[in-house]
Amino acid sequence: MREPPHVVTCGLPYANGPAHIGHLRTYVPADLYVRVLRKLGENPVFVCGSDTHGTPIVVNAESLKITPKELVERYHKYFDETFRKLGVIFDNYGSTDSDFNHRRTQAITEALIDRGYVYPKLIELAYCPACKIFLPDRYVDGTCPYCGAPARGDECDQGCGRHLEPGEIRDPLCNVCGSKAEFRVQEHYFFKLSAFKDFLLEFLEGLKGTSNARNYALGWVKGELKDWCITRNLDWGVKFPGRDDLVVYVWVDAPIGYIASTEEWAAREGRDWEEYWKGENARITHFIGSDIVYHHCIFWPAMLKGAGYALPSTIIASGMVKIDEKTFSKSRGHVVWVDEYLDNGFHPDLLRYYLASYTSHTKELNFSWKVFQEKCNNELLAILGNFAYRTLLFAFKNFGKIPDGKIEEEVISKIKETIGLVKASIDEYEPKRLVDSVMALANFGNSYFQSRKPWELVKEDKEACGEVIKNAIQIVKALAILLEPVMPSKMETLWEQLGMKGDIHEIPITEALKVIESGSELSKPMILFDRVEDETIERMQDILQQRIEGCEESVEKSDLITYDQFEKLDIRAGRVVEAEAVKGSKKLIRIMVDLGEDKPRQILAGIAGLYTPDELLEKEIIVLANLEPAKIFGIESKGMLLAAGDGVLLVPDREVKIGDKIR
RNA sequence: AGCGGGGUAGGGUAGUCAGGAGAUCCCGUCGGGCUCAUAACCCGAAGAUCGAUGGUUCGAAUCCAUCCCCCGCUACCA
Repeated sequence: MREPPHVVTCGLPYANGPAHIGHLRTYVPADLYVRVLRKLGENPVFVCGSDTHGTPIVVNAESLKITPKELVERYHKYFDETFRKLGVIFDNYGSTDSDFNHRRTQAITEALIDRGYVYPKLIELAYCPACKIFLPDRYVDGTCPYCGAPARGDECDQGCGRHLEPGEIRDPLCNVCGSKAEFRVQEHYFFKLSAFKDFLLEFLEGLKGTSNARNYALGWVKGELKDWCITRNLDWGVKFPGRDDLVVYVWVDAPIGYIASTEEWAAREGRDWEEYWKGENARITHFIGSDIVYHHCIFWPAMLKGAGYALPSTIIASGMVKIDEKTFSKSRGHVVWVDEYLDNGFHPDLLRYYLASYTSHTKELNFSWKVFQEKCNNELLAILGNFAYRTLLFAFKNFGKIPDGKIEEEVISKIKETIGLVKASIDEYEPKRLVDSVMALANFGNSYFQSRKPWELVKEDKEACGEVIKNAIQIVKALAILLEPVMPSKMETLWEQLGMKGDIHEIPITEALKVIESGSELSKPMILFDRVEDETIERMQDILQQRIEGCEESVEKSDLITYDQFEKLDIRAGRVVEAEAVKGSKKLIRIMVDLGEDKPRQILAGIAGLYTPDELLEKEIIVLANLEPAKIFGIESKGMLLAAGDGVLLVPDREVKIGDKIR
């Protein structure tokens, strides 16, 4: 029986900036998934490519004084190389600016027009009379029609966060020259998304993959589906058929890039791409980040359905990445760049391991250098690396080759069990479960080694010792095969150390059970995982910290403070337990305030004009508790009373607990 | 508000869809052992009223109901 054609894709990286570990949260598990499938005898086509269109790229290119094409070619090359460095190997890494994609996008758009799913409509759009251009998306600033906050053309980024359709924004200003834009009527094209509601409900019910993708999309489809404006006034992009002045919206041609990338691969390999995208039994698996569920579970299947293509069978959405428990943020510096990781000498497989083993694929993944170090040293080095090294070194020193002996039933069944768990983890799209299962086998290996005491046996009964070592080597072999999808390069090294023939990347999973041949020569093993030292981690933490501080400085220039900054203020309720005028001063009163701490605090307040010390006694007041201590009139003050106007004290409106934090 | 996702030992994290003995694994703590191995390894112990309350059940972390808290959707995004 022939295996059904299966294409696996990854969300396309936007060719407008460098790769960060957030990207990898999707790409590494996808690569791992494909590698395991291949070990199980399947042969999916794995494609991806650069997303190259849209206004942010045009805007960015202008600010860099280069053409959009130059910009995207630069990043396209960069992403292609970066993925290879990380062992994420696509069968084809295309570009949405390729001829393949221009052609395919136009063909699909034409198909949608022919089938009556696209209609023209006159809408009022911002037009800059000075620049003489219509202003799409981020070319225009203005006011949100829903909440009144400042907004960009395509979304209310500072207010309610709504997506804005072209023409919705009020008081538009041209982003290029800053002059006031006017509204002009123009014809644009809309995709009848509303016509696909019933189809989408049924489609989503049958969609495989992670529940976060399906549930989230179902929520949207059950609500109101609006028709979707699919054209923009730009030069850069895929021309809308029959209109030289319009390009299709970037979210039209981006997913079509999956098809185009498959076509590019098929053309090179002499294969038929239509089997993969139009065939009746075609299987399509998308790996995406949970931020683009809407596009992949709603727009995309509707487009495919409308144009007569095969539909996605599986959509796997990964959770987001946090850095040190903080929401991932480039502008706040909460980001770790892939180049920074690699340039500091870390092996890519360590990061692959971290991403695969941290948590369930759909949950938020926290990255911290500290945890990175722990995982490397305690799991990779101490458990896996140590087991492989002690086994191979012992074998090399005492036998020089793989010794004779029978593989114990317990060892075979443990490996068998692990293979079963690996298969199950792939069926559930849970790389962590895969790693946990295989690491349990490594643990078993250490335990086995320890309990059989080969270092004693070697003196008494060399033959029995050889058998133990052979069993241990069999476990190492299984580990190498089973972990290749997670750490392809490190496991290749281990494979070589075992003296195994053949390419580990092509060795099927069943080979893990095949008894290793006795007698083949062993060379001196090398250490597989080096210790990650404290200084190294401190250095990386410093890099991160400095970036965050640099970003905070630029934020401080604005009058607004962030919530994080506000949170730093320790404002608490307290009670005055002592109060007396400060001798020699007109306005100062020295008070002792109970803030629910061990002892009351001394605070100086300049309120003698409005209050007498007696009035203050026993009063409940509000205090900024973590103000830097200062000497006033020679007396230390550790905090500040909150008062308004000339010094009218703020007091709690109702009874509060002393020491309660103000929020 | 709505929708989506969470709340499990000191920290992190599995198990929840398909309900069953002592609730997983990693770090940390404590005690022992080993010495082949990168101060690595092994064995054991302490530590969790599984967010709260109520219900279903012989049996609930798991199913049902209600409630509380955190996060995302909602800058830059995979």
